[in-house]
Amino acid sequence: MKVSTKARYGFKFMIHLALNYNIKLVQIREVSVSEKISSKYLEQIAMSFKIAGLVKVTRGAKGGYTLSRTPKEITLLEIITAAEGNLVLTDCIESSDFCQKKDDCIMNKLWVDLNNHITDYLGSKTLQDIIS
Amino acid sequence: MKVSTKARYGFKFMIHLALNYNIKLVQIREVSVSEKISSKYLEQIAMSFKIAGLVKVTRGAKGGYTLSRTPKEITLLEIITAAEGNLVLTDCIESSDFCQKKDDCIMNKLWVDLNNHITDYLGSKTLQDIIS
DNA sequence: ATTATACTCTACTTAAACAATAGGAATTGT
DNA sequence: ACAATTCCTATTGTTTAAGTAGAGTATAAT
Repeated sequence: MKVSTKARYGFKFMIHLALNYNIKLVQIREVSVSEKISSKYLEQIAMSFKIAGLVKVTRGAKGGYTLSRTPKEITLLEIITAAEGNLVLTDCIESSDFCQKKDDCIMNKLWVDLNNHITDYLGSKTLQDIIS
Repeated sequence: MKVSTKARYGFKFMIHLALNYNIKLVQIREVSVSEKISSKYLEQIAMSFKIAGLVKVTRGAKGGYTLSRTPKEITLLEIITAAEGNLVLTDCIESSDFCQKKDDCIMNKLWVDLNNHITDYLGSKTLQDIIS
């Protein structure tokens, strides 16, 4: 049970975007240097945010990224999900045939509850909460 | 962010012990067969519960395991911690020199809060809750 | 005592996931 | 044209999880 570097780096990237929201476009290089993260790696992470629709991109010289919504409208759950896929503590949470006993598996409810706990928590916090 | 098989198998093992608490000793083989888990692997997991003081062991023929306390007195946090070590979502939670900026790292508080959220939840549930 | 049973200890192997690197293509401002 | 910047995708390296293996130790039953 660890948070991946993709999610951690991704948060740092999104925080930069939030701090510069409505001010300027943010470039990969800039975040890469200030956070000491490989720019090539960060590119991939930024890409997943783009795919998730969390950022808007301007290509070419003087291009860069900006949030596609206000910091208040972007939850931490959306960020972590974009970075590392759906939050699924155990496969039995979403795959119905993972555990033969699923319907009467005594543990299933616990995992589902815990998973909901975590997603509710992350879903209730926004980028705005983090930067202020 | 996944729960390891050690923890998942470990829970199943502990549930068997809870269901047989004050009834009989439970053997690795028995759980291994009924849950379709490698007995050698389960041995290792059972060992970590022993080290954590969660189970009592009787060696030799007719030996086996039983809980060292009542199911109500064993939290799920203790079980998962015994199985996969301390729950630490990010290294910056416990290692003070992991992030140079730790004191003013904007994310640290979030990880600590989320970690506490999860440990509080698991700490508030007991084996008894699961089996009843 | 001997034997069968069950836990103990430790080393090794395999497989999967994570993390990072690499390089060229496409786009845009000057 | 050229430099800056994102886009795409393939590959490599590293770490951890997962599982296997086997010899050793303790105990109950006979």
